[in-house]
Amino acid sequence: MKHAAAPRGTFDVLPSQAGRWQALERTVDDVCGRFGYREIRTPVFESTEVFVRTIGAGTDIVDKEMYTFSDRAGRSITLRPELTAPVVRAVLEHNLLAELPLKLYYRGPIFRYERPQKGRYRQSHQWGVELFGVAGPEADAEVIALGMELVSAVGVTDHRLEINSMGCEWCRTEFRGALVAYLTNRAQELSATSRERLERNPLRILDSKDEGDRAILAHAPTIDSFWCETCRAHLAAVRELLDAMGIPSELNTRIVRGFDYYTCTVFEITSQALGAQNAICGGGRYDNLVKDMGGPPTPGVGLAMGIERLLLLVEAAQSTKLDGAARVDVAMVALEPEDMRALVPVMHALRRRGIGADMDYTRRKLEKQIKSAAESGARLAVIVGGDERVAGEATVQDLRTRERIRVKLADLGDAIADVLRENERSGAKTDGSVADGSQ
RNA sequence: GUGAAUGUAGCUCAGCUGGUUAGAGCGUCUGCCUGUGGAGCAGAAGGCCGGGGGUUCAAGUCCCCUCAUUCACCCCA
Repeated sequence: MKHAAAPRGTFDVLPSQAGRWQALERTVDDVCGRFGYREIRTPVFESTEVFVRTIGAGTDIVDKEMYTFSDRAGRSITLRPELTAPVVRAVLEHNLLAELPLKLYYRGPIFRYERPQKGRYRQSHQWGVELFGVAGPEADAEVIALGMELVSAVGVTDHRLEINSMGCEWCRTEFRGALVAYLTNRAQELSATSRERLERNPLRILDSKDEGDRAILAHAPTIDSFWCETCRAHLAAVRELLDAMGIPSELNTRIVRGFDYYTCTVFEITSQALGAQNAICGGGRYDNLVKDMGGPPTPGVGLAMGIERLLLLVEAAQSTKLDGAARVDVAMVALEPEDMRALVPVMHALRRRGIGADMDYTRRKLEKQIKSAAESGARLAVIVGGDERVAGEATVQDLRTRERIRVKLADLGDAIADVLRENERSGAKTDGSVADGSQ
């Protein structure tokens, strides 16, 4: 292979797949819009400290997964490994917290230096939302409902919602103390990584997949017996609201998110169809983050969803929700170079009035042109050759019914618009509907 | 960062224990067919066998290194 290849863990979205990406992006815009969220776009890189101070030293992401480098002026720059911290940075920089509540969504690439595997890449893409300024359980419930709505909007069904509360500063501290005390007694039996974590980030041990660890954890104290009344009531209220919206949730006291900034509510949407990386969405409440980043104390809730993983599920579910429609409606077919010259301005006029049209500039043979036109999904062919040329007309052929009519070149635009409208009425209800609520 | 499997035509893959000029199916192109899509028939193009080094009279095949892919661990979306 003489050519360069895409760097490890990255990939090209080829034209055959790009339609699904576009459709998914439209669905995100549509669903977020319906929930009252507005888009925010932030740079793909930030000052390194934006992530270190929020995600937390001691997390894997900060310790070993960041793409960090010095720019030419010696500033430490990091390609964003997530988007919550950048969004908070932007919100503070531009004083967006002046009017609360603030509801934002985003989508775009993130970067993590990890070994690639199914559903995991070095450049991957996420979309997500952040809701600032609402301390009550309605905020948590709305964010979760939005995530669940998007998943079902793309036709995925085999997924579940798991929820937990990591407690507030007080009950979490108590729980951490009890957990550390329990684990310290059995430190010798813990796996090496868990033993190391005992000092740096003990809550993460709850996530361990090591069999020995799990056996020990089976009898470890769990967070739910340490929740203070406020935290317990908050989680209960969130789940009741979800219930009322018809969204079932399962309590999983093992959920510990990978970032330090979460407080109280944390949740994941998971699916078995994803292999080992079973989470498509994760999120939670971060009531201290804004303050910790230098802003006014402001509660917040958010979520992030992995686009590649979501697309994997769309495929696994054989959902057609993201299948795009044909690109062009009309194929221009010219037999001789002079016919091509005559058709170019006609095609341009069609395009300008909003009709998708394309011409095969290279293929000579009529049958080849008709064939590839039909395969491309075009509905009509406009054919000009010997007969039509002398008559100043074109043959307009319906590529499905094979019916042909002759039309004066001058009337072509109107005639085609008519036929397409007709076509729309009769055979429109195909499966290609993208975002149902887009209008 | 650790482990395992895999890299041969645009795609999916054969190529047995090393042995002439590297194979199939699909796809592409051409013709049969002065102006109509399917199917058929005939033909053609397309390969530094991922890259580098080594062993050998001889390497797609064996050994080492490297790059990449896939899956798993770790962790996460």
